[in-house]
Amino acid sequence: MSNTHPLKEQLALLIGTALDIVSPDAPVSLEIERPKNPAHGDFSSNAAMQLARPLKKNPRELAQRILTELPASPLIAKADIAGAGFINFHLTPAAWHGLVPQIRTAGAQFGRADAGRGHKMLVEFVSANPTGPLHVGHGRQAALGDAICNLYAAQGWEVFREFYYNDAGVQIATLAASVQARAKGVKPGDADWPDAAYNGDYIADIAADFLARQSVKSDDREFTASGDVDDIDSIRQFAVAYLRHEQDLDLKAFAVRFDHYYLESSLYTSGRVEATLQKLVNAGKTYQQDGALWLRTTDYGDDKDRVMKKSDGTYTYFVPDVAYHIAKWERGYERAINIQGTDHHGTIARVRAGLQAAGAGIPEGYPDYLLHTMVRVMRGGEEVKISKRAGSYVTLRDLIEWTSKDAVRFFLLSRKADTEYIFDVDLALAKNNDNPVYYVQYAHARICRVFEEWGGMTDTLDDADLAPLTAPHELALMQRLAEYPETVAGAARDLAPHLLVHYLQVLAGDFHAWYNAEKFLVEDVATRHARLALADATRIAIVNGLALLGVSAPEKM
RNA sequence: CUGCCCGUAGCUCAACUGGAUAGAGCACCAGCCUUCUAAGCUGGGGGUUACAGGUUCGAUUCCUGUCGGGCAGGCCA
Repeated sequence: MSNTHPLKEQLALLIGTALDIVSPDAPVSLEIERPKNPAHGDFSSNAAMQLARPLKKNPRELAQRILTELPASPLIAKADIAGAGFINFHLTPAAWHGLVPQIRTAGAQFGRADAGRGHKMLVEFVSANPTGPLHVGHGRQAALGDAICNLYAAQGWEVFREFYYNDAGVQIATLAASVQARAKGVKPGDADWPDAAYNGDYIADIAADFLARQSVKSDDREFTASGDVDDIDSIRQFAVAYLRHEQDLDLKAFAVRFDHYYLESSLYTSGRVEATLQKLVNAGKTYQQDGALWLRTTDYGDDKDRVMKKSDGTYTYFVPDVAYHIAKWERGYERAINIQGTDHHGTIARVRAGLQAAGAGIPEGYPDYLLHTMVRVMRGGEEVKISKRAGSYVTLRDLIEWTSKDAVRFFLLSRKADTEYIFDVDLALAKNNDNPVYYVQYAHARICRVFEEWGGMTDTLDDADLAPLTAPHELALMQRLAEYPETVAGAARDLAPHLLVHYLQVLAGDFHAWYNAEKFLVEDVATRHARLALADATRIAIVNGLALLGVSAPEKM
């Protein structure tokens, strides 16, 4: 399978043949564009303009020579020269017709490629500490991370989904203290309530279950409460297990799964933190100052040196972070992608510098980061900032319950990660074309309805003659379908699922326009079968595309 | 103050990584259901791509500066 444009490839071969004759020595990077203006044909090549300078020739004259040497092909209806030296190709309808059986034969494989076969990637996302329910920002990460994993898997990569968290630090101590206070009957606002405590209602729930000696099981741990309010260790372990379980439920509601939960504490117990520190010291990149141990990260592009070991002998979080990424590399992941909020951007230079200083043979750009901006939530024309359950923020679960998993996924993926997003709850609930997720799903449901009405077996369309597909809407739709594989590949390459979201909206638009212009279930069998075959190919692209985004494709709406 | 990211129609966003006349949706205006789902479609007005330079055949895209917005910067997680 390929992740390029099927017709571009064939055209590239033809042009390449001509270029070998016209310009055997001057190499040219063969780029084939799809012109925005339909009058400029289906494809255009700027090869003549690129060659003009090295060959010291007029580009239009070169274009003419390329055309003269172009092998004859049934794909090309017409090729002409325009503008400064563009060569425009107009393809025959038959060239486009060839795509429909290709798509239908590929089925679920349409848009999948094996470019990444044999390569391993680790995607780290969400990575929330177990101190509360997941918030909408985690939702954006979950949607992005899951989509990116799907996109890379579709390119043949072996993808591993990892969730990294700390179950031992200062925040966890605060969590335990909050639960303990609640268990002792102290409430937020009381004089005895700790200053830095968590105030959400869920703290009271944890305290109640702790006192009732409940057992709790999450995807990566299990614990039974002692019920003793003075047993802070039991409180801590119970609270962590409880909140991990809550997060599991949040993720399940969002249909996101992980292959592994990685504990920061394990980096200490396994000796990796210590070993990393040794590596950095041995590399001669550290120095003592003011009683602390520093790493010369400025040697690797960071804007200031960083403390690794504080004057009190404890580590900053920076050392385990480096240790963790060395571990990722040593576990065989040649590529690592971290999905985090933009507030973490300061760590990028630091971690990469630490990895370079460790001299473990890790490439300079390792790991990759995808940073996303904040999500704000609007409902009834007002910004929603708090929820009862979590206290100071809106949770992912709130959003899913108010709307739907599909809407939250689609919306959170619809914008570039680095643009701020305002989630409009009322829009996500709208059942009209203001709401883009319905627009795409509706196209799919309409196709399904047509097939239901038709009642035939789709196999009978396999040898359909597609010659009747000549209407402008039909050509436009086939041209759009041809772009699907490269759209998926581009979305993966750029870590940009929004490109696929955008594509699906445009594809659905092409379909709806066609649906309104032509009836499918017409008397003429040849026309009917040809149109049904194209509708079937469209259905395949919508289903495959939505699946990569984690959005369902209902057959009825 | 310093670093990173972002500035495209009234609003939310695209633009195939440097291509030709910068495109969609919303909103506004005017139309289309006895026919496979009107959760849909068709047409219309809307732009100095924040601003000023530079690179070249050609710039929304690359470089420099200015302005505006976001995020970060401490022996902090």
